Amino acid sequence: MPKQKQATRDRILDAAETLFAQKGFEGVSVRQIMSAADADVSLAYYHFKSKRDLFDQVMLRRVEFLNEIRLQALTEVEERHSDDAPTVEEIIGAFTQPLMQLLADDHDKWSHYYQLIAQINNSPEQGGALMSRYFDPLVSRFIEALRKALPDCNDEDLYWSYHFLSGALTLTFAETGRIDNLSGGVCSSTDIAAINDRMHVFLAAGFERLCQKS
Amino acid sequence: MPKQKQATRDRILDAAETLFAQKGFEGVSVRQIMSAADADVSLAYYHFKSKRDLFDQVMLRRVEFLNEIRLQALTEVEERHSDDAPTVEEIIGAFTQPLMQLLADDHDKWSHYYQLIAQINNSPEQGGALMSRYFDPLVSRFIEALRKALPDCNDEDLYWSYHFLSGALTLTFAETGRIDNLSGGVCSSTDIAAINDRMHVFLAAGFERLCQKS
DNA sequence: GTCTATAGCTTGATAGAC
DNA sequence: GTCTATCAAGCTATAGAC
Repeated sequence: MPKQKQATRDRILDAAETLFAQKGFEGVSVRQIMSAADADVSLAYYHFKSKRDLFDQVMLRRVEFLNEIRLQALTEVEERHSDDAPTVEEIIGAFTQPLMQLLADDHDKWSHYYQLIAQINNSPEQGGALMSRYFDPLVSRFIEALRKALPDCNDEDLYWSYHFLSGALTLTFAETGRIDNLSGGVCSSTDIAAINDRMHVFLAAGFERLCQKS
Repeated sequence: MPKQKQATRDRILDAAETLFAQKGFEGVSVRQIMSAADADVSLAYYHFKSKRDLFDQVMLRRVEFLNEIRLQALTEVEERHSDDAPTVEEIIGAFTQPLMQLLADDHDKWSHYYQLIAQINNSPEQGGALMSRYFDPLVSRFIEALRKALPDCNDEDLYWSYHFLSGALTLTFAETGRIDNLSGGVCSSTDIAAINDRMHVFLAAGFERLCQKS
């Protein structure tokens, strides 16, 4: 039966997720991954077509689930406003809050995936194509909602605003420890409550000022 | 004389900068770099101690020059306000405008370095240490100026605001093409004028709203 | 300063026994 | 499904002739 098979496959995916997040795709060998997963090297090629395929499966496992609950969060916000339009802050909250909730619930399960996303988003070679493939349908739905909340905003301002949001969001979830150094310990990269209090406020202000100018 | 030596060394640095930016440190071999530089592999180890040392020299060549002109831009803004404090937007402009000016003047000389910074900033393993080493002295000066422009702001809000700025800034300069896809061609990753019109506006609004709440 | 040659190791991937 | 064994290629780095 595929019981042990599934267990091994998941152990490989977990080990790969952690190591890809820490060292990047090229920075890790299949041998290192399989050693961390406590399984033989050849099993990687039984369960996956190639190293690249393993990487793809690591991503897809999380992306589908995440996009679904984020879409659901947006729908709930919209249903709460059947007659008027939701505020910018509420829409951005629906985009970012589910990510933060998962991180708060099980940090070690999600932090490596978020770190991977941060690296992909900032990769000049494949960043554009991969991020679009994973997220553009979801993001287009959010842009649509924001367009209704900011009826005087032109599309160029709207897309650039989302782009700035994307950079701030993915760096925040990369948990690099930079803010710990810079602030001399006043702030911590892993302080989810601190982020939760601030990120949507900062970003909503950016959207509103940029879009009211247009 | 060290004339040809310098020329070869610079060709190696140029080739390394381009390839590291495109594929990451681990994604490129010394052989590939030296082939692009049209020089023998062994010359890499004559001019540099190791692959890692080559990477460090690629970074330092740009960082020192850049930090100096950005500090100068801040000083100029402060001197223009001998009695009152500069605005948040002016301070952020001094931080980002020099980068944009260089990119506008000679895109191919600077774009690869900016792409490298984006990847380093978002690297969970070394991002914190490297970014702090390269930029914390400069950034601390800017934080100081922002603290004067936002006298009621507490430090935690200030550092988190800078962190959001950092993510938006480095992703913007990574030129991944994502915004081209998402916007269906309405926006372009390499449209410096569009960025110049918007980024400081968006970010200043974030600083001001987050810091007036505290 | 620049070359040839090579050491010593790791890589992604596969064939075939069980 | 999981193992042993192995391949061909690529890797960083160095020694030594010129």
